[in-house]
This record gives sequence, C-alpha cells and structure tokens, in this order.
Amino acid sequence: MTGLRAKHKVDRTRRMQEAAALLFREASYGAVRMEDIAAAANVSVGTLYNYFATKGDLLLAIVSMEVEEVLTAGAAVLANPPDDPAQALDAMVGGYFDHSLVYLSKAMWRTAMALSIEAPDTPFSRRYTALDGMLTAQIGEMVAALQRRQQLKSGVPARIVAEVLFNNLNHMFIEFVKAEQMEMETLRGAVRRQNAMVIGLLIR
Amino acid sequence: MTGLRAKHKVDRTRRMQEAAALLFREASYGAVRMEDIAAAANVSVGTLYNYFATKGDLLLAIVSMEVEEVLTAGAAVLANPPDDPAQALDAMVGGYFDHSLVYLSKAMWRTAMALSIEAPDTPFSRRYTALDGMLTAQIGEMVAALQRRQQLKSGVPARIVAEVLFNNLNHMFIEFVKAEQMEMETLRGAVRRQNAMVIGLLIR
DNA sequence: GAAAACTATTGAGTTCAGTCAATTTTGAAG
DNA sequence: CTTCAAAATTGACTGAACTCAATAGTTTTC
Repeated sequence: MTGLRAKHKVDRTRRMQEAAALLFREASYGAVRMEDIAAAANVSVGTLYNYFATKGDLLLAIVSMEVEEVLTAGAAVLANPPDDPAQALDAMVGGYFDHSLVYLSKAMWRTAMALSIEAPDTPFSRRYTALDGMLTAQIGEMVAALQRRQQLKSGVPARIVAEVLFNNLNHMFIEFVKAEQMEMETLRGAVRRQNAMVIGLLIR
Repeated sequence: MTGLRAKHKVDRTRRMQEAAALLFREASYGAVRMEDIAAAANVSVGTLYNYFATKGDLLLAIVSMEVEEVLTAGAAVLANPPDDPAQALDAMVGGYFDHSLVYLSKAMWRTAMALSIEAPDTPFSRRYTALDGMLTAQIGEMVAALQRRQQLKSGVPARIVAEVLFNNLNHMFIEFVKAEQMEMETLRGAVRRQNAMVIGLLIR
C-alpha cells in the first residue's frame, strides 16, 4: 500500500496545493493559469487535472483546509466558554472570523464560495458544504451548553437556533468579502448586534 | 433624446435579454454560447458585450427582473397581512419562494448567486445585491407592522430581526438550489420551523 | 446638404480551462 | 532479472468567453 507510487501521490498533491496557494495569494485567482501552477509544481497540466477536477476544485481544497482550522479554533472555545452567554457566542464567532483572512484573501473566499454554489457536486465543493454543516453543529453545541448551564431558555431546539445563527453569520461574511474595502471590525460589530438580539430573546 | 439611436438601444437590449432568457431556460446556462444568443437576437457578439459586461451579467439582468416581481408580490402581502404573526411572515416568505422557480431554473439561480458573489462590481451584480437589501427592508416593514399591532415585542429593532430572518432565508434558498433533487416543500418546512422559532421568541 | 464629430457594430483573433490518445513509470509474478 | 498489465503522466489540441481595430451609422454644425 505504501509503495513509491503512493508516496509520489502524496508528495505531488502537497506540491501542487502549496504552489497554487502561493500563486493565488501573490496574484489573484483569476490571473493564475493552470499552466503556471503546473510549472511551479513541476508537473504537467494533465497531472494537475488528474488530482483536482477543476481549477476551482483546487482552490476549494485550499479553502477547506483553512475551514478545518477554523473548526479547531471553535472547539477550543467550546471546551471552555466565557461565563456570559453573549460573550461565549461572540468568542466563538470571533475565532471564526479571526482565522478567515490569515491565509486567504477576500478574492479567494469570493471565488470559493461562488464555486461551492455553482458547482456543488465537485469533490471539494461537497467537502466545503460538509464543513459548513460542522460549523453549524458546533454552534449548536455551544447553544446546548449554555442551555445546560441554565443561561438560555431550554424549550427552544438548539439545532434550529444554530441554523439561524450560522446562516446569518455566513451571509454577513459573504457581504464582507464582496466589499473589498469593508473592515473586519465593521463585520464583527454587525454580527455582534445580531447575535446579541437573538441571545437577548433566548435569555431566561 | 429619443432619436433613432436611443430607440435601437432599447429594442436591442430587450431582444438580447429575451433571446438569452429563452435559451438559458431551454438549454442550461453553461450550454448556451454567447454566439448563440447573438445569433438569436440578430446581433454580433461584440454588440452583446457592448450591452452586458459578461455572460454572467446578462444572466443577472434576467434574474434581477424576476426578483423585482418577487418584491411586488411581497408588497401585496405586506398591504394586507394575515392576523396570526407567524402566518403573516410565512405568507410573505411563501410568496418569495413561489415566484422563484416560475421563470428560472435551479441552475440559473446557482449561477446568478455565484456570480453576484464572485464579481460583485458588475452592473447587474450591484443591482442584485441592492434587491437583496430591498427584500430585507420589506421583511423589516412586516416585523414593524406586527410590532405596531402589539403582536411582537417592540423593544427589539425590526431592522436587525429582518436581517437575521432574510439572511437565514437566503442561505436556505442557496442550499435548496444547490440540491437538484430537493423539493420546494422541504425548503418551506425548514424555513417555517426556523421563522416560527424566532417569532415564538418575539411574541409578547 | 455636406462634412466633421461622435457613437455603435462587427467578427476575426487571443487566451486559457479543460480533454485525451500516446507514452512512461510502477510493482508483482514467474 | 524479465515481462507485463495497470496506473500515472504528458502536452498538443479543442472550444468558448472576451477583446479591439476597422467599419458603419447617426447626429450636429455651419
């Protein structure tokens, strides 16, 4: 199973993904040609397509790795949430946002999100959508934890609250990456107000 | 102002948009070439690009017209909302969804939404985003009306409630158009549950 | 009403994502 | 070590979105 062939495969996948990530950040996604990525990874164009279904799928692979880190950051907050319920949610959401622009530009996010909508059946598009579901689940766990602590009304299904919170969050993030000049702090403030409204209604 | 030139312009714009709408619905967006649209509208490819910045912008022009109709339908509900607050919101949202697939396929919606994210500065992309804002405002008016009727808590800003409701709605619609096999009734049910949760918390 | 000034149309040409038939590399069996 | 089938790689090729220099049509000016 772990022959030369498999080793090469892992190697090349990594090389291609790293080359692409670098180039996408340096120039814009649109300005980078598959030929450039292939050259940077010492591989032919055909091979690139052997590993990634489309140019977009290659981007989504990179973005998905980023979202996985976001999930890990969220888990840390969940393990030890602040006392105040509004702050607990805010800490989690803040963690999501803080990670989002470390490795990825707004343009990369725009393209990635656009692709996950337009071509939802590509391998990494499915992955990306699955990760969205995991983020929703993570917020749901936070809500449930706050309910168990008797800080939030327990008659309301945590899952549904989480859906609404995440869907709102996600849409706000889309508007953020659409507006090249918008500051992160503006996004944070708007989402904080919205979350505070929902949490306010949920407080026992 | 109303010379031959202006008349031609209006004529051609309409011809191109109608030709494109027809072709996009018959075949899929991806399968239709700009050359085909140009031929159907008795115009050259260059002219097509003189009126619409990209193929995607042409689609967004068509989709925007559709959203305008949705807004009109919403205004009708707003003029005379049902007595029960949950039903009032549901009637409005139901109107949005019912209109959505009359003239546009799921694939057209996917492409349109993807484009409005990826290329937000194209003329009709701006238009589409503005329409989203108007839908949010319309939901806000409904919430405010229900507050005035003393059916919903009035301490909560209608605008923020509307943002959360619309953003959730929109994301659910995206998931709907992403899943080719998903039924409208499934979407309706899920959104009804989410809205009922929020309205439930808002009831005085 | 002729000519200049401006605006719109045209379609052949460019560029790049994605394909595929031919070629090379690999790992296993004898 | 040799052979061979399966897997992986390659790059010339295809097709469609978009461009732009040349051309045609319209309006304004004198």
